[in-house]
Amino acid sequence: MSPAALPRWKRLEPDKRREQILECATRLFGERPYAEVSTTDIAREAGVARGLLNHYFGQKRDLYLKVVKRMLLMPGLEENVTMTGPLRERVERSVEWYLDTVATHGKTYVAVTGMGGIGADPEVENIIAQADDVAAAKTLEFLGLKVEVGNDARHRAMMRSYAGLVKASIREWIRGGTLSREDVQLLLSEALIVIVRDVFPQLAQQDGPARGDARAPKTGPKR
Amino acid sequence: MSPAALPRWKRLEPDKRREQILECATRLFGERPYAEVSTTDIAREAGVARGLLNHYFGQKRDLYLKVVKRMLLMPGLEENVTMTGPLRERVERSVEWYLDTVATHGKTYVAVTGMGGIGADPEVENIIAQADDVAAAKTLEFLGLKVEVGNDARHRAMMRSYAGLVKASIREWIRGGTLSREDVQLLLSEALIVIVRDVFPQLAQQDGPARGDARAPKTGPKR
DNA sequence: GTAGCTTGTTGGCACAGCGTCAACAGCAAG
DNA sequence: CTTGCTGTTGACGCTGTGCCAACAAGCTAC
Repeated sequence: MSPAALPRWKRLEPDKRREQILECATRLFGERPYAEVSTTDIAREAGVARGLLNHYFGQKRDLYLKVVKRMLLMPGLEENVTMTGPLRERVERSVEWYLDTVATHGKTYVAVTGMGGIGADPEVENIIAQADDVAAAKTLEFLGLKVEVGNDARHRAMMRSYAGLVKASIREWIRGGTLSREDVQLLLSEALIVIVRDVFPQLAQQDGPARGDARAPKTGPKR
Repeated sequence: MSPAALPRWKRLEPDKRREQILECATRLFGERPYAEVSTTDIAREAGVARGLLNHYFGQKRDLYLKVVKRMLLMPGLEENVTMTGPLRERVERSVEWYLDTVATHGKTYVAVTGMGGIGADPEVENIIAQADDVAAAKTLEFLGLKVEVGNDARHRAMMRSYAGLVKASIREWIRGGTLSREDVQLLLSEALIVIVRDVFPQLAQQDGPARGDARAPKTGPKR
């Protein structure tokens, strides 16, 4: 009667299928925390057998890893922004740019970067730290402070700490709305200026002496 | 031969048993992330049947909740510290005090507050946020800035954001040692000063005009 | 000392989630 | 249509968790 038998499932080329699964996984991981999203859920969402996830991504953790990677490293930040003017203005433009990129991801960003993800996994932490470093480098590049001094590790650590402030404040902004975008912008700008002054005391003079007084109680040349 | 039969297990009163289990659970949750610690492990560590955990604490998540509560709300911070002197000194003493208390907990603190714990659980987040608020209030009290203005929610949100910076930097200090205690101290002090100046612009004058110049580009009276 | 009772404690059952793997089936080539 | 490659499925075993009836430690009464 009916024409033979219409296929029960569609055969996709690996890249397409992988992308489709990643899509669904990203959405679900953005809605619920890691533990609350079962591989069965992802498979059902993608209209696919559960075993296929393991076939393409191995462990569930690996799939999550791919999601985080794709989330944090994808933004096309190849924009050409003027990085001139006094330090304060450059910082404010930099922060503004970052908030814009975050705003596009919204809840998923919060879920992934915050505690919403898998807990204390070394690899995941590594990815996030790496993403923080990338964002930090981008920010410093914006500031025109892309220096390569000896204690680079300390600078990265400082910027990762700053990233903690960034995430926390963005969290307050995106989720509860307990902070406005302006609040976040102000907070992050001021904090970043402070860090730049402390981490790169030798460049503080760029801002001119009219802004701040003699700072750097530990690393400063004076005192 | 042997005197009758010596009991296979000891009968403890509930409070004692509960405390003992909490002890073991705290230690294990400090060593490994939430998902890596099985209730069987905790039970074995406490020399107790696994079912007893559920009897006393219900779900595994509830046990973790108790651990977090006990960890974050216990420190006896009833010390009487002088809160006099200029703003900068008060801030530095405050930060120093906090770092001391954290140092006593060490790795467990990092594991609990960071991503090491359960992910994005509303209750857990609530506990942590509450603990952050407590710490924030204590800090502000140290600073002598225990104000009760109308926009208290905004202040708390600001301090929770600051707590993000605190945790991240402490993380760098405790774990990898990528930051020294002096680095953390400096970073947190400077940042806290900035926040205080932004959140409580009306109190900035306490520090005297000799320190900084006109700030608060958004909320300041000038400009 | 011993019988009885209270209740802290145990061990096994059922269930859900994950990883693995052999078998199946879409679909393009001959 | 037949063949073969390989994307895909479904079931199996394992681990971890929540639950609960049965058990026994230790106090009390006699």
